[in-house]
Amino acid sequence: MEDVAERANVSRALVSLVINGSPKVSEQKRRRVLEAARALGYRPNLMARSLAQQRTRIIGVLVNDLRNPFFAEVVEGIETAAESDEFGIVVLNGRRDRSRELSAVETLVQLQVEGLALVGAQLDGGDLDEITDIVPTVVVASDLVGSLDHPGVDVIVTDGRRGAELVVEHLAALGHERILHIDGAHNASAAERRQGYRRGMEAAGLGGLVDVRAGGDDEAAAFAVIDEVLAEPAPPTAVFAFNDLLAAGVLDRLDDAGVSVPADVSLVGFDNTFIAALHHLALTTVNQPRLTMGEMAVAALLERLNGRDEPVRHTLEPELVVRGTTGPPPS
Amino acid sequence: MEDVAERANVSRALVSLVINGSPKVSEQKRRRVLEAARALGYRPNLMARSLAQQRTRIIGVLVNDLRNPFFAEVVEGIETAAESDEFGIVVLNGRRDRSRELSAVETLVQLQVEGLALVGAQLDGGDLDEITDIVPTVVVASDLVGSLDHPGVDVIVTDGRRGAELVVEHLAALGHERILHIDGAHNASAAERRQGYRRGMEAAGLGGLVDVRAGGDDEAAAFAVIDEVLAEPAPPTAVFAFNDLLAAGVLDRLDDAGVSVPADVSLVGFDNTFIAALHHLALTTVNQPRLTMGEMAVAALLERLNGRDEPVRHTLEPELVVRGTTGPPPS
DNA sequence: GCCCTTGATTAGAGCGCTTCAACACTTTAT
DNA sequence: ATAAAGTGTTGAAGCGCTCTAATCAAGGGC
Repeated sequence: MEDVAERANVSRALVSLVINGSPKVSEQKRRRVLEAARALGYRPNLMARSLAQQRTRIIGVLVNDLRNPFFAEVVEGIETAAESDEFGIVVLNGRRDRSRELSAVETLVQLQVEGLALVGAQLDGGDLDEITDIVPTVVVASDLVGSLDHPGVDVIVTDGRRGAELVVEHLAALGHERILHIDGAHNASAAERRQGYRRGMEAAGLGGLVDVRAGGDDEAAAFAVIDEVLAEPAPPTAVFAFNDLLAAGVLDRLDDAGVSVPADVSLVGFDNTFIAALHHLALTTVNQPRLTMGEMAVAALLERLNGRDEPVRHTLEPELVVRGTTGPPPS
Repeated sequence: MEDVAERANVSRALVSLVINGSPKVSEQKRRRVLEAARALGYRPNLMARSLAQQRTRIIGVLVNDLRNPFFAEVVEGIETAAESDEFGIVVLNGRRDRSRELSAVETLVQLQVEGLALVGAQLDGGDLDEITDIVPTVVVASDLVGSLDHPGVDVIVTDGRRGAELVVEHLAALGHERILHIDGAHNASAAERRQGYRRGMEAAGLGGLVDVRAGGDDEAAAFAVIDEVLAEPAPPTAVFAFNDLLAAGVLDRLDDAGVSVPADVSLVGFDNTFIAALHHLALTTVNQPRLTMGEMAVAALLERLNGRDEPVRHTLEPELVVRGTTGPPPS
């Protein structure tokens, strides 16, 4: 910057003004400075700028698992929204590991991000205690334990309970009774969907047939469970999997076992990722409005930055998307 | 930091030493400082630290499209490797838009990243001219035009030409002759694969039947092409798609049209993403060792940081993965 | 011709940290 | 006892920028 100033015969301060597009710079000097900057290949140092300015215009994003297209799309929503508000984002990948998540949050805070979006995070409310009064925080697509009573945390979720109920209603209406739920294990949204499943079963008068088994959040997690239930005397006629990835795993394993879907077993996923839409899977699933969720997350953070104090909680409506993996049970 | 120093009755300098784990601090003061830091909830300011230290320990990653699981996995490879070398990464998403890529690179440079990994970038060599002598750069999973003669750029690729040849060989061996290639349009790896396809066709004595049509890099791009070729008098008996996502789109569209795979038409993708492995798709494809690519990218950057001067170019071997979408042509 | 305003420019302090050289204090060798 | 070497600690400069308040030049009004 010094060099640019010298070459343009102006002060450092003026260079700064030009770089930041201040209106009170004469056209002549502006030109001189810009030209000098170009000639020297000058690039402002963002670190120094943030330090001096005491703001970074960066939103930190912690994402549960980048490989899951669902999360990737939520992040895209966040990015789009942030961009239009002249914020940048920094994405850190928790890779489903809670301790990694914890250290990622720490890194983001130290990076002085102005807002924190936790996408599908597995942290619990306690982990956020100190964080939330340092930086506005929004939890997206997962309902952290304890985030309810955190006045510093906003929440953007799709109603997982309702989503699960929709699934069970759909299956029950088709005539299914033995409906198995393979859950998301420790995943942050798992509890809610389990609960919805249970309520749905009870509402359908199938309370006695509730069957929840531990799954996970990717294809592999499904294999053991499917092997297990197929060996039992009365296997389920329908399976509701925690998410699309898991459902794809279920589908694979059923295939291996020669069980046909939906003739023998119906299958439902969750998230409505592009995978579910592939015709060869044609997975019945529950849609979550990802892009909207991302946008709302950014909106919530900006409101906080503008002084809002009370927590906000947006619960979006899930939508059942019926495709080809559900049908009446075998007679 | 000032406050911590005061509370612990030491100088700011000593606090710094403690925070950075310097060995030459007495156990007693170290404890005092750490306790004061905890009590005050002190968090070092990464920006200030980087500024003072003149290094960031950050590797900037520009990725073509986060929604494509292939890229997401390369990024995970990079992250893992970076982590073990005590580097952090900052991921920016180009979203398949070249101008966005350009500005993302600019942002990363201004962020003072110590290395730049361009994953599947669509930039061309010219865009990198100034960049490469500021920061070590490695191009991963795409062969930028002109990166060959850039002494400042390392390249980590899977041999796309060879990969495409493998595909054609496989299809030709099955007896296919009218083999269509739907390419990746402007995608950076597209040219190479096109070339491999052509050479493969010629080597198989099918030079006269070369047929390349413009595709893209996701499912949607396939639809128009498939509609088009199916309307022609002699549609292909095999389709080689630029990548798995595109292949999935082809599969969908063929399905819609009542064309069965592989009985009527064989189909091959590229990348071997988890999508290809789903039994219901069981897509024959070409594997690229993503994690390895990510690791090699980081290794290349670190070597540069340690003074290597000559460019390095690693070409990994692709591997044909035969699954269920390829078979002999209809008689 | 003088004072005031307006607009353009700049000096300099400060952002939160690191690091080097200097300093005080011990310990060991002489 | 004294010099030399080693430990632990600190003052202060500096990283590259921003921004406030001060300075300067040029008109405008009287």
